[in-house]
Amino acid sequence: MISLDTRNHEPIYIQIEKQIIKLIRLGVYEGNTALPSVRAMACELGVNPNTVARTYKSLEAQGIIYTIVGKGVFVSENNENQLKAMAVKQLKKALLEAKNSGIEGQEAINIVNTLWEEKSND
Amino acid sequence: MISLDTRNHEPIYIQIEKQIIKLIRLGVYEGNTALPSVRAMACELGVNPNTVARTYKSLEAQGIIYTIVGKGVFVSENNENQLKAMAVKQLKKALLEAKNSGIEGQEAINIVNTLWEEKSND
Amino acid sequence: MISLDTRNHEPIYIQIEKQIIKLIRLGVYEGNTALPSVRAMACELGVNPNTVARTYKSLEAQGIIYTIVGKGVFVSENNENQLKAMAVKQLKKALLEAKNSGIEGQEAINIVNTLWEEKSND
Amino acid sequence: MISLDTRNHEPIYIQIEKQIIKLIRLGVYEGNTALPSVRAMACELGVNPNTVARTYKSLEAQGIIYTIVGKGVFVSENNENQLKAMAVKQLKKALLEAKNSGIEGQEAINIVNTLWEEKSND
DNA sequence: GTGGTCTAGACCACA
DNA sequence: GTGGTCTAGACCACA
Repeated sequence: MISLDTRNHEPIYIQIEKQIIKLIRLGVYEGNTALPSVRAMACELGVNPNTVARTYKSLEAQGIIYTIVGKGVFVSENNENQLKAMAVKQLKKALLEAKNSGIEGQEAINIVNTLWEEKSND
Repeated sequence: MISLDTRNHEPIYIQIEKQIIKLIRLGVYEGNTALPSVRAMACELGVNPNTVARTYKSLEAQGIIYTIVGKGVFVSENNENQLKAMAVKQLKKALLEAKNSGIEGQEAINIVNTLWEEKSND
Repeated sequence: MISLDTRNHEPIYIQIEKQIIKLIRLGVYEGNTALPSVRAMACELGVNPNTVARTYKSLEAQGIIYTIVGKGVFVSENNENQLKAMAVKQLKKALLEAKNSGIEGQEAINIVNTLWEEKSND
Repeated sequence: MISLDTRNHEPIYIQIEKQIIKLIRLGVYEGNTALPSVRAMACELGVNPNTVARTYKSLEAQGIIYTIVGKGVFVSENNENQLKAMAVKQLKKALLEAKNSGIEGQEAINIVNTLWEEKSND
C-alpha cells in the first residue's frame, strides 16, 4: 500500500511518513491498532530498518503514533483533529505563497471550485 | 532588497531564487536589464559566489533570466505569463494535497478569504 | 490498585515496581505478608509474567521483598528506613542537578512550598 | 570537555547532549558561535558521526542550537530562559516524586539548604 | 519478537 | 568542508 520513488529527491523516510499519515486518515490503520513492526515494514518496502525507525520516530514526535518498546508501534486515538490541523496549516502556508506570487483571491477560489468539483482522488 | 534567513532550512540558493522572482514580478528587475553579477550579488548578500551561481543557473534553466557570456546576466522579456503559470501550478498542487487531506472546498475558500483580506505581507 | 501507562516510555516493570513500593509505603502490603504471585499479578495487570518476575527480582535485589521458594513472595519487615533513604537519595541527586543548572536555593524552596501546599496527588 | 561513560546505561547521545547543554549554560559555547562539526566532535569523543548527529538533531528540536546545512551547527541566542525553564520543569517532576515517596516539605527544604550552602560544583 | 542504540562507511546537496 | 540520508548489521533492554 506504500510506494516509494527513489528518484524523487524527497527522503524515503518522509515518503513513508506521508503515506502512513494518509493510510491513517483513510482508516486503513485505525486507532490503537498496531502498525507493521519496524522490521516487517522495512522488509516489505525493501528499505533498511533504520529508515523505517526514523519514520516511526518522527510520527511519534508528532503524536500520531506511540510505541511500546518490546510490543510494537500503535496508532494514536483521536488524531483526526491533529491531522486536520496539520493539513490546514500546510494549506495556509501554500496559499500565502500563492498570494505573494501575485495570485488574486478570486483566482484561488476559482481553482478551489474546479478541483473540488472533480471526484476525490488519492 | 533580498533577505536571507539562515536558520530556515530552506537552502540559501532557493531563498535567493524566490526573492529574485518576486523582485522581477514586482518590476524591480525589468526585462532585458542586467542583474547584479554573481560576485556583486554574493558580496552584497554575504554568501559564497557558488551559491549565487547556483541560483542564477536555476533561474536560467527556467528561462527567467539569460546569460550573455562576458556581459552578464539579464532578465528575460515577457516572463509574466510564465511566472504566473508557475505560481498557479504550485497552488493547484497544494490545493490537491489539501483536498486529499479531507479539507472541504468551503473551508479552503474561507481560508482564502481570510488571507486575502489582510494587507499584503512579504 | 496498580495502573499502567503503556504510552509512557518508562518500562512496564519499573512502573509496577514504583507502585508496589508506594503500596508498601502506604501499608497496603505489610511486612511479612505475601504479595500476589507472579502469575496472579501478571494476570491482574494484563502483562506477561516475565515482566512481573523482573519487577519482583528487582525489588528482591533491593531487599524490599524476599522469596521463599515454593511458598511465594513476601514483604520485608522494617523497610521504612530503607524506602525513606532511597527517596532522600533520589531527591538529593535531582536537587544537585537543579543547582548545577543555575537554579537558586530560594527558587527551589518556593517550588517546594507550592507543591507541598497542594493536596497529595498520585 | 565532554566525558562519556560507556558503562552507564544512559545512551551516549544523551550523555553528549546533557554535557553540551551544560557547556552552553556555562558560557563555554556562546550564542551564534559554531559548535564543533559533527565529524570533529565524533572524532574527539571517539564515537560514530551518526551518534553526534543524533545529539545535534535533538538539541535542534529543542531550539537550543540551529544548523545551517553546509556551514555547521550554531548555538541559538537567548536560550537562557529556555534552559532555565527546562531545569525548573525537571526539578518539579523530581520534587513531586519525592513528595509521593512520603518526604515532607520541611525535609526537602532542609536538603535544599544543605546543598546550596556548599560551594557550587559541576 | 519488538523497538533503541550504535558502529562503519557510502553518497548526496549545499556553501 | 558541512550536515543529511541511507545501508548493513550488531547488540541490548523489554515484553
